[in-house]
Amino acid sequence: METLISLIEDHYLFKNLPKEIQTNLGRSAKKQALATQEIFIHQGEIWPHFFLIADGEINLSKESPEGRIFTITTLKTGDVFWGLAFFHEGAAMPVIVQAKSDCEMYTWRRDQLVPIIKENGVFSWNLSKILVRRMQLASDILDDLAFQPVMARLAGLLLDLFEDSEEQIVAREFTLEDMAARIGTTREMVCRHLYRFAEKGVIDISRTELKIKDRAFLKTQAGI
Amino acid sequence: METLISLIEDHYLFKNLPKEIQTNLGRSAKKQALATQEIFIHQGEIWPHFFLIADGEINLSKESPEGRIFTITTLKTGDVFWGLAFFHEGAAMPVIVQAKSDCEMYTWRRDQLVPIIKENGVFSWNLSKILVRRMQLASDILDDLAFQPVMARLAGLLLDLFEDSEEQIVAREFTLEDMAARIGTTREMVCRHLYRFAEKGVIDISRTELKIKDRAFLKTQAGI
DNA sequence: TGAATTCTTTGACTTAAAGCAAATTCATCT
DNA sequence: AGATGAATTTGCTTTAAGTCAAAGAATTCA
Repeated sequence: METLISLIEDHYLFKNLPKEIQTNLGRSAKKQALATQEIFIHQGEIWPHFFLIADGEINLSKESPEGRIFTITTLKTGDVFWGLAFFHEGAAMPVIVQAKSDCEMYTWRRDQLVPIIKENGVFSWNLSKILVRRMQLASDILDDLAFQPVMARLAGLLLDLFEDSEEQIVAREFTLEDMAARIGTTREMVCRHLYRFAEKGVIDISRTELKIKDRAFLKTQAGI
Repeated sequence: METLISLIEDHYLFKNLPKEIQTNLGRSAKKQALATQEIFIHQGEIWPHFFLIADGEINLSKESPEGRIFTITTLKTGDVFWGLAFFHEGAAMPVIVQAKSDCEMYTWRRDQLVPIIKENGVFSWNLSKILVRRMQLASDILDDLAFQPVMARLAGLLLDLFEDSEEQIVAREFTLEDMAARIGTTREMVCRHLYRFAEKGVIDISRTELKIKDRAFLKTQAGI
């Protein structure tokens, strides 16, 4: 297990800061553990902090008034995120932040971090770059939702989830529900389209396992 | 007509910079005029610059491979925007930037602005805050697209477009096509739902004019 | 092991949205 | 003023997506 200070020293965002400030940040961070499925920040909450994931995975999702879930992305070890109120006083969280696995987090308060940001242009430039990357992500999701039918979105998701399994049978480690949440549809739709792909010979599928046979086809479908 | 330098001095983003840098920025900006409908930056283009709108309105839209348009927002006088490549080398524009009216723009190159950003923490903190606002916008659009049916999205759009016309008959200054592009649907759908609202007594509508009669109803519909 | 629970899979049905085409009205331009 | 073109409106048709319900595995837990 890495220590916080070594995480900070190697981190894209923090590594250019003076040693002394890094040490300072290491001390002021609040450590927090999360159990699988535990909700870290609720949608609508006003949360003026910034966090770094030291270990584990975190889902960012949106929940509709009727309880439908749309999962935007999964943050991994080393990723950072924030409450909107960290930037804009009183702004509410537009997403739920929920542990996908057991997690270890470090958080900083607004008043601990903002002065450092304002003092260190390079730091905040890098922060801006991270913000822009997240915007790109949102932009891509928007593209899909606005222009692509469920089948195309599912094709893209399959490529995403099983990107490293080349011609291998792998366990289906995501439930239909999980997959549906990632492309904004229902589990039944996902199931149907999976079997439609199987009919075409694009994938092999059983109740518990899956093999991607024709990546090229999926890419065409997904519009990549 | 305001001069560039007075625009800079009063601008949320630039006003805290030292006078000397402001002057510098005023000199290094490249002025550019746009005619209505003129495309300023194409989707997919690599455009490593930053711009400020001195006069006029600019649409940010997405275009699908089949030519469908989705308009994300309209930027107005005083707003700033950028190419993704301003932040990340080689990154392509995820949107079309197109003049909605005649416009006057000032642009800066990456190498003119980035050093200033890195030197001035407060400046780049404010830039981050703008980025976060834009992310909030994207997040809201995503909510709508993922969870709301066309009728709800249209209700929200009406409130947006005619927010200042209280109980007044106003000219329909947006075409069905424009409105459809803003909520990700077709002109026929917009037309139908408008008349459905009219049947319910929520709006009065003729081919050329429109009156909002029941804002509260629209708000409920839109989920606000 | 066996019972309970959670997932997956399918069929039948409903609904929202989109596509196509034609008629109508409005705006614009000599 | 009359003609041209653009935008609106509406009916009809098709399609994609979602809902509901039920049956059939897998998994978990006592």
